[in-house]
Amino acid sequence: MTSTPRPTRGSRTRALIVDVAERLFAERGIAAVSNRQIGEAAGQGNNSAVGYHFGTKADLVRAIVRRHTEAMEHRRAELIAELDDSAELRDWVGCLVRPVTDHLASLPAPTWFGRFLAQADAEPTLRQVIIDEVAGTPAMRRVVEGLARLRPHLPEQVRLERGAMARILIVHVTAERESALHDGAATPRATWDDTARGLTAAICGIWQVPADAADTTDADADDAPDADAPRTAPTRREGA
Amino acid sequence: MTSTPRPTRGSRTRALIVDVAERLFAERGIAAVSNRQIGEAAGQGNNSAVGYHFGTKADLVRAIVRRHTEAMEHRRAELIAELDDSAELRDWVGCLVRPVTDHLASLPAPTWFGRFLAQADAEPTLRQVIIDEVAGTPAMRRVVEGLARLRPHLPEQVRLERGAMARILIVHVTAERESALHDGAATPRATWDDTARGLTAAICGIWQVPADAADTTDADADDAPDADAPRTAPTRREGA
DNA sequence: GTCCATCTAAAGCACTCGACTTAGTGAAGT
DNA sequence: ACTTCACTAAGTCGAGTGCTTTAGATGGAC
Repeated sequence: MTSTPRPTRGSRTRALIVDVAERLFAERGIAAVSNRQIGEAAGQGNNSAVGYHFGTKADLVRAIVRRHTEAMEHRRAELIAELDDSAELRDWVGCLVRPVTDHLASLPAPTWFGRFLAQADAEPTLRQVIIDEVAGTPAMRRVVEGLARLRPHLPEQVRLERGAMARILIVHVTAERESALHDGAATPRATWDDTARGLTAAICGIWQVPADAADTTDADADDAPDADAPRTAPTRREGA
Repeated sequence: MTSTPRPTRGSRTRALIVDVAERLFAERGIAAVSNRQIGEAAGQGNNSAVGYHFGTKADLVRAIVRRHTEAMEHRRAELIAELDDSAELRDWVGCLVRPVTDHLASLPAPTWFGRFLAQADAEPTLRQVIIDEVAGTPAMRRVVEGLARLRPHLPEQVRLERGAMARILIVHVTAERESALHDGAATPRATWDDTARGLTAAICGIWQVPADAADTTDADADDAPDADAPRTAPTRREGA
């Protein structure tokens, strides 16, 4: 437990900035929010408070993620510990899904972390930051191994593909639900718990597909067989 | 066929702007690219060429999408026409997946449309534009009806949820593959055709999950049972 | 109680932004 | 040949940006 030694003035400001930045990033997108706006929204008269406490914007993003990873990693380790030898696919997939949904449910409403993750996923460089921070943890590696052990006959490529699909689904389904919650719009699921059930079921469905049904032809062929097809649709005038 | 009547000077410029904008949006994100940058990259000395030809940025996004929708819609109608009464789940799901992957395969490499779609998906307002343009077409509605007919026992909520999951997977899996292609990185699939196979198999897996396995408890309960849990992780200093 | 590193406030700088104005170009229509 | 009008070039404007500097405030260590 890295217990906070003493909440100095600076650490409180940093926490405030992280809070505000997470919200603004989730709402407007990461690239669209300036450090100035974050500083102002955090009540910092200072122009460059963000630049002072965090170096680059990527560092700020990392700080935002880190505030959440510990709780999720802890929950993931818990779920893994509950598994016994009879653990089946559903249980292991739950170790992917539940840490996220449970964490979102545990945060004070309204939450922003779901949409923030989706936004960070849009920027390729930041996506790597997220993957490193969230998916590179020890518990996460154990889950990946567990899934591989349950599906030993799947080619490595297919396992990677399905892992990526699971990640995409978890990130964007939770983000869309969080967004709908915030807008007061209809959601397919009533609670985060139900959302976890739906996500787990879907990801199980993906992993249950037999290998040959999704088999690659393993062709060395490169892409784009007819690469010079003209772009037919005429560009219509749009403006006033 | 809306045959181009005469490629005037303006229409050529517009097409060029649309080209350049699609690329820049895909690379850097939509909010991060200014109209100025697009105009300059398109060789327009004019500051506000983009503003002149297209009104707002949303209009430009719509124009970019429209250049692709016709081909995809046509392909989707083709695929539907090939279906007979014996059509099963895999065939209908193919009508979701193939129009996108086939279209990407038909474009001259490198393509940008996949990443562009993913970027547009990040901005909530633009996502609605995309959904309206791509998912609101006649052929698309027929596919949704076809899927519903094959899974009549699924609650409407679950059908909506799985439709959203299919959309998310198609958009982001193709975007990540396109991105990897562009970076020369490894891809789980060798060709767009293989990608379509993998996507179709996964989405079929999702739709094959029985309803009760993903059933909602249908609770009226609102969210966040313990909404005031503290955010435990201490914010560590990041900067230099 | 004093000291001093840490943190915040405030202002300046060169730059880019969208929106707008004005002038100029060139091809189609007559 | 001339007019017309859609289009392009070029520049201006205030607002906003990241980055840097300087001065002042805060609060824990001694």
